[in-house]
Amino acid sequence: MVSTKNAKQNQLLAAMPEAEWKRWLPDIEAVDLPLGEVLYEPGTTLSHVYFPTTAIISLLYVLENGASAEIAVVGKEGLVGISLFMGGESTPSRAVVQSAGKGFRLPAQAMKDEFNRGGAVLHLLLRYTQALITQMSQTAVCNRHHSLDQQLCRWLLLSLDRLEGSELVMTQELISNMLGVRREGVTEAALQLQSAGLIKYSRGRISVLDRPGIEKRSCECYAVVKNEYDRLKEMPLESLRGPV
Amino acid sequence: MVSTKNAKQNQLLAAMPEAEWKRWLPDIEAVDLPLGEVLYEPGTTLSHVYFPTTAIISLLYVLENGASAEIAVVGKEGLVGISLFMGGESTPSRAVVQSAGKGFRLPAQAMKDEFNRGGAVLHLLLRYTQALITQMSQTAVCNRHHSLDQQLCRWLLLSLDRLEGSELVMTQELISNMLGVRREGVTEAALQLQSAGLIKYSRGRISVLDRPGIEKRSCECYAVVKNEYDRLKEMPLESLRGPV
DNA sequence: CTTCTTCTGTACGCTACCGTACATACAAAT
DNA sequence: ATTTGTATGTACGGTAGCGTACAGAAGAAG
Repeated sequence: MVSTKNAKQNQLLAAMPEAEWKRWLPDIEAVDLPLGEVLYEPGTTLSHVYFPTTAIISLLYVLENGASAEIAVVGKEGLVGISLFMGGESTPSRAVVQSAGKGFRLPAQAMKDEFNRGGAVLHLLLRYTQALITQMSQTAVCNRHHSLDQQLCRWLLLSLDRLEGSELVMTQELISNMLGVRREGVTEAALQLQSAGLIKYSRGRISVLDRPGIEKRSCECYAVVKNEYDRLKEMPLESLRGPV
Repeated sequence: MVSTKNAKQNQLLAAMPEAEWKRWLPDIEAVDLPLGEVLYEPGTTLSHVYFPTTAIISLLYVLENGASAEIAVVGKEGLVGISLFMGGESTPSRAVVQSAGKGFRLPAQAMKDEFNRGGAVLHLLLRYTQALITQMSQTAVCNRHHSLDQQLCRWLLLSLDRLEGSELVMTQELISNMLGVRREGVTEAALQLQSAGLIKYSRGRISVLDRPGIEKRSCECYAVVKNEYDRLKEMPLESLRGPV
């Protein structure tokens, strides 16, 4: 049997009640998630849901003309593949590994079965989904109103929260794809951050030197999303049941 | 007892199985939704969920600096207040009546109770929620990559689909708030559409004269969202159960 | 009919970002 | 050490949309 001892690095798996967790054990499987791996394409039915532990997954849209934009990012706090239990089977988005690492996965049917039991897992997943919705919404507003510099900071912070340490492996080219902007724009913004002493980078490795400084330059969107994730994480799981 | 005979103009209510519908009847209530009415504010707990019939509701975010942007629009195809059954109780967004009309509402607790029964209603609502997520995501990408003209067309089409007839009551000022752009920008775009013979408007009344023409000028985002709504609407409700 | 308010049109300089093109620099491979 | 490929830096004209200011036009109110 494959080791699942790191599985609880994923916060959703960690939050699962023991009974449910035991039911999953036979089906759950550790996976390596190398940079660039595609977990699903638009319109395809998923075979598994993924629970990242050290990896980060980008949910992104690709337009007809090839332009793209990230709509949300998923790390150890969440899962990839909500459309499975939301009932749509597929979505028009694309899930790509943005930062290599590890994770766990569960076959689609096992996920659906557990979800349909209607217990704590259902509420846990839906609450996470709501947090994800917040992230997507905030991304929409951010795309409309904030500058590239602010968005880069927001993006760095979201990534940082999902990693150990303060270094990310990521070229400016890739960042530009996520943000949906020109690579040169990222270069300029990154140069400014570097000369302000906030980050240091070279050839695809970015070290964040002064996180509070980055937070100051970021737009409010980072904080809004973070607070909402935290709020939902801390809500008691029973709340949906209402006053008996 | 208040008449609920028009309630099934709302497509979610119409799609409900008869048994569930009968359980709701005592609690459901017709409401008038005048232009500008706020159904919920960021962070507040909802007392009801709303099922619009002839009204249109905008979900929008307001930033610290007062700038705003619409992240989704809800009409007779959906409901307002997903955070109630998603388990978060509140969201950071705001729901405002964008086009006056009627709808129905159900007290929060009745909604939760029914949802927790775990039957067809749960799946119906989650599937709708997934469609809503698609709309939000597509808005995010659209805000990033498409021109004001394209977005105005997309917005007109989304509104048109949720109304009877081809006229909408809406000042350019309000449209600019929804799109998160300058009012003058909307004026210019609208002028172009008018001189191309696609629309006609004056002082807050817009008539769409040539819908196919508008569709041609719209970005792909309208079609993507529409197709996804249609796809999800037509999926059998049982699908989530999987092969027995 | 006149006044007031709201809605729409026009103008103009400004800025952030785009598209394109090319130059430099680092690192791995031979 | 040289080559090759990838990552980053620079430059420059173009443009969509912004901020601001104000003017006309259509209804509403008196």
